Amino acid sequence: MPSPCAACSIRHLTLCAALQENEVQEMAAIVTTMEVGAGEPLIDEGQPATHVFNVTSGAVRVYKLLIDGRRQMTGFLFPGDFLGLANEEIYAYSAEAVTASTVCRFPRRKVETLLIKYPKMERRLLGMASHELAAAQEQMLLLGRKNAREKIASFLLMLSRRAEQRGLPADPIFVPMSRNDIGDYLGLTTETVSRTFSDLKSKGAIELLPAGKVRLAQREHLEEIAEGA
Amino acid sequence: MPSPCAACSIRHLTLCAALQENEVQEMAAIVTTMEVGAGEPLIDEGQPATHVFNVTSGAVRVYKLLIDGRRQMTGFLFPGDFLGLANEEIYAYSAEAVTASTVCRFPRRKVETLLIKYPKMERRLLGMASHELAAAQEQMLLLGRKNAREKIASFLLMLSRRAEQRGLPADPIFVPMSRNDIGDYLGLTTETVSRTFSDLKSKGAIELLPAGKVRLAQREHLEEIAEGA
DNA sequence: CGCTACGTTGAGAACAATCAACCCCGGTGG
DNA sequence: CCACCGGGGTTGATTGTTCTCAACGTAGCG
Repeated sequence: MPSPCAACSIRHLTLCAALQENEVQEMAAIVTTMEVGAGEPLIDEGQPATHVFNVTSGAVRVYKLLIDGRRQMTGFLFPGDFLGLANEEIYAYSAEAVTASTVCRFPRRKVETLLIKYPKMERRLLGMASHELAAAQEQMLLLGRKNAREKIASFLLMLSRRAEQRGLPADPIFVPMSRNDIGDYLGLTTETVSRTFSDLKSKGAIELLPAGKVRLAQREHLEEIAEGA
Repeated sequence: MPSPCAACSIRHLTLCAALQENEVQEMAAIVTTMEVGAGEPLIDEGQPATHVFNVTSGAVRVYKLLIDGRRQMTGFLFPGDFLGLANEEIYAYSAEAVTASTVCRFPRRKVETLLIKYPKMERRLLGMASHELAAAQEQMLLLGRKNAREKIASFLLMLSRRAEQRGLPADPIFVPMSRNDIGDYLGLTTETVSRTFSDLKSKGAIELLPAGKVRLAQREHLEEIAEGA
């Protein structure tokens, strides 16, 4: 069987980018490629942290719950994004597929062994972690200090930038997640998300296209809104 | 001059814990010990990321601003906490002393050289970063989904746990930051923070002692509130 | 001894949540 | 084939938590 990694089209975005062709074989040797249906779980908070993942297609939501069911999305993952970094022996969050997705799954222990063997891989992971940390701080600013309009504008621009990084069109963006998912990411309710979309649409800032596509008709204006101007 | 690191009482909490006695000398060789007065800046968002820091006494606030001045604290740092991890060449946040503090300052480039020389140090840093990432996700849950009471209860318990980690009393905790700082950390206003403290006090959950000390009179109850029960 | 920064409390306003109705679409089964 | 069902989305009416504006108290400091 040929290695699935050799042909991996998003390797440059992933942890594996740190490795050379021959070294990637060592990752390929421990990988399992999985298909995950929409809504199916990848990780359950509180379970032993046995695996790490790389998303290769689709979209994944990562979240934490309060005991009464309130949910906070801590991130959406797209192809190339890494998942499963855990300091503790237990996952501190849950993850599910938003749409049908494929992921590479690696046993955590074996990855840790490779990290020790290849310090450049550990360096790459540290870079990814500090990038995520910066994103988390930006999200705290959003959650704590932005209003609904600013949150939605920031969210759309974030999706646009991430699509662009993956070589996808930056303008009519694909929004695969539900209004409820978006609300749980931005600290809003479904209704407020919907109303804010309608409001931005009526003001000509965005257009809602079929099949979950959104056109950023006035990107500059959205940037201003997002920054709190 | 004797190395300040040799006698460092909080080394076990810091990045330097990864190094052995003789190796710590290499950190000592590049360190500058600084005293920072209350309110004085350590890092300005947007400036070149030239240094990294270790807090050795006092307390530091880390924050981001919107252009109209709205502020979101992304963290409070206490002795042993690390600051300055930056993926980019520019700091993405600002930092100031809350109270008079001392910090160890290291040139970022030289630390990076040491990280390459000592992979165990890089590993330690990755561990610290993933710990911070988990804390950031917890804070997103707080900001996006908890109400004022739950936020304040969570905050007090967090201070208590962190004091305990440092060998300080877990119960009458010292709260060195102002109501305004706390509000900017929790996504609330000064007034709401003050009202919520008063409310918890009137219900017997906490006691406000002189000199910024707070007694967690009903810790169990606070835990329940913080979890959203 | 007054100034200023911080904290507290009150009254009213505002933004988002809640409760509710309705629409649309896709899937399913009679 | 079509009626039914359920999930997601939109919109409206009302409520409620937190913000805003304001006054006042207090403590530390020049």
